[in-house]
Amino acid sequence: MDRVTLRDVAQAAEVHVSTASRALNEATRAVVKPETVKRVLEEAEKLGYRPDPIARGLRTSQTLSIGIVIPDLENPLFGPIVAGIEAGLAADGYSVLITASTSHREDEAVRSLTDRHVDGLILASATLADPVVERLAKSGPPTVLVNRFTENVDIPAVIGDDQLGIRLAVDHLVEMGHTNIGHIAGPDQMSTGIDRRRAFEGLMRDYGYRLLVEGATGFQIEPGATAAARLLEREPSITAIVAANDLIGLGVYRAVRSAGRMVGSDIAVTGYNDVAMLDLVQPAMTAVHVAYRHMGAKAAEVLLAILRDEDSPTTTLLEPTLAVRSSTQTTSG
Amino acid sequence: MDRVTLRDVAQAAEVHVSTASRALNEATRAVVKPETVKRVLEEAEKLGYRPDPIARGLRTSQTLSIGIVIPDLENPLFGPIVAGIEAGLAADGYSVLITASTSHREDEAVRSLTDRHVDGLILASATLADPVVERLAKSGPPTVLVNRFTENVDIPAVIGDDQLGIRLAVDHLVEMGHTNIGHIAGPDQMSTGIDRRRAFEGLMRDYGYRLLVEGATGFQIEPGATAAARLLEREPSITAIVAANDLIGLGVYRAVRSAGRMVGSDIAVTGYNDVAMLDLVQPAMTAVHVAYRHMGAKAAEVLLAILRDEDSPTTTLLEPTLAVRSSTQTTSG
DNA sequence: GCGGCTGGTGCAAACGATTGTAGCCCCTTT
DNA sequence: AAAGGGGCTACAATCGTTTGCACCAGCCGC
Repeated sequence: MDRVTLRDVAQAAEVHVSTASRALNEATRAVVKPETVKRVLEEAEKLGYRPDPIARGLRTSQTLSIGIVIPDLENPLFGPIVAGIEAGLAADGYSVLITASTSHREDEAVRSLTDRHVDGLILASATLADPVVERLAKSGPPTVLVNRFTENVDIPAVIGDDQLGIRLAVDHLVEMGHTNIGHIAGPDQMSTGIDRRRAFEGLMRDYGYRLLVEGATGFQIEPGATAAARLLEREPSITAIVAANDLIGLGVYRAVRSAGRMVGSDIAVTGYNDVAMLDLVQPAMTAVHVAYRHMGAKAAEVLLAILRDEDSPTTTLLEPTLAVRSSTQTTSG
Repeated sequence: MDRVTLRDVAQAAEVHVSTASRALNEATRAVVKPETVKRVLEEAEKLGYRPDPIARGLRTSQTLSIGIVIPDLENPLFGPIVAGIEAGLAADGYSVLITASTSHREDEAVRSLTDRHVDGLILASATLADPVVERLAKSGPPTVLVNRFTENVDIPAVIGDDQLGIRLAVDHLVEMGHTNIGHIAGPDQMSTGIDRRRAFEGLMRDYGYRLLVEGATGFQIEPGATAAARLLEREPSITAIVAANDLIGLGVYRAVRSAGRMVGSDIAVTGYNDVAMLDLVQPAMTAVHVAYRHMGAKAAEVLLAILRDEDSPTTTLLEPTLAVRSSTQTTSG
């Protein structure tokens, strides 16, 4: 089953390959006689012709493929993001080249993609000050950041509204009567870390509450637990903790228990992201819910708009919601 | 920053492009004078030359890319699998083209990949009787199945040893004194459904226990819960349930509670796969643990072996382990 | 009746690499 | 001294498309 080439179609339709090419091509179809177009299309259909993206790419330097860089594919966050991107692009015929910046360094990941002439790039791996992103902004294919963004760079980003998200969590806790509210922040190198921290700080100022913050060295359970332990020791009067993400929140659970106190009744805890099964841990964790699949789809949409030369917003903020569960209810545990 | 082409290197080194090509190419390097090789390599280095995979692919019809088809990227199973594949291939310079067979049909997903001349294919989407896989076996690029396999087809597969996995679960339950053991099976269309069911049936025969099985219509919580409810009503004497996967197991949790009984003390439950956070649900679920990242890496390895023309096993069975947790301990809940 | 325009098609040169073959030079051998 | 051969390099075709340009016939207008 050898590949059917444009030449085959042209021969079958008894025209020159250039004519066949024009007939097949939406944009140039107008210049060839309708009758000829019909004949070519029929033969192409009959033979099952499918244009070779490689050959076309060589000539046009467009590959109908876009590259995406994910920092850590094992993180359950990124599955839905990739799914959203893939679905958003598939409709327009784009394929997805994926690289994880764990197996390469980020710049190698990007280079391996640009080497392959991707038409666009979606990065989920951006850090706050990211030389790779800066270079891409100057020269490189159209790029969209997703989930995280980079400061002082003119590249569109599709991210969650962290300020709103933190406000949802804090307001909920305040409503439940808490005034000594702590925050376990994520790493400062990522916008999701620093933005949530700043949002929290701003709200505490507004409410006139004391600022009780500890930074975790990573967005995982372990760092969350140690940071929370520090905070709980330093400020035993705390009654609620806003965690920078779900895993840190689970770390907080652990620290709270180590301190001989109870999650929910003694100390309310909120997570962020609302990953799967967070409603099944004990107690079910209240969390800011981010629609990651939608975020991916939106990023695809923005990138497609750029590729079509439409203008598009430089930043898209997605509104999170709050999933209230028992970790912030005083009732039982 | 225009692309540095082979011609640029050739000019700089004052040789013909064909000579430059041979000098750059490991395999053909021998035929060109060492001194010339040195000069070409130096210029290539200096100019930052990177061969264009597109152009090379057109000529050699090898693209150094492999395609992977995932049924559902949002399923937390597949993140680690993809991560493993990606890491395994990256070392050899291969890139990963990923498509989800949710946005296309499976055959479209495969076709979009073969159109792009992928050198190989890894399918996580195979069903027991899968026409797409059968077609691929006859004519198509080298293909490896991962996680699931297709019957009566000569394509290597890297899968977990479901028979061993189920045995680990059942033996553990028997050891704990259970004799009335039920099974909630997954869909029969997938090898992971039918194989676990058959393994379970075989063990019950061997032990001489009664066969208590209900099939769930899907690998999710809902179908698991309804199937488990049926089983519990039909056979109230049951004291343990082996679920075909974790989510079905969580469905079993729900059904057990709806029946007014307790998971762990009244009814022991085991899951399968051991997804993240399964140790944090209440009670922590005993589960057969499958190393999905390793499975992905192994699939990559097998595919690379085929691409290098080494012979490779037709089926690779990965040994699961059992993570024992409180859902099978009678002690507390 | 001739020049020019226009609609339709073919020609050929790209895109950037790989690779079979031809050719050159120089050395060896008879 | 001529022929042969080995080492090295250049030439040119090729992969499948796209696309600027030339070409040609027919038609219109003057």
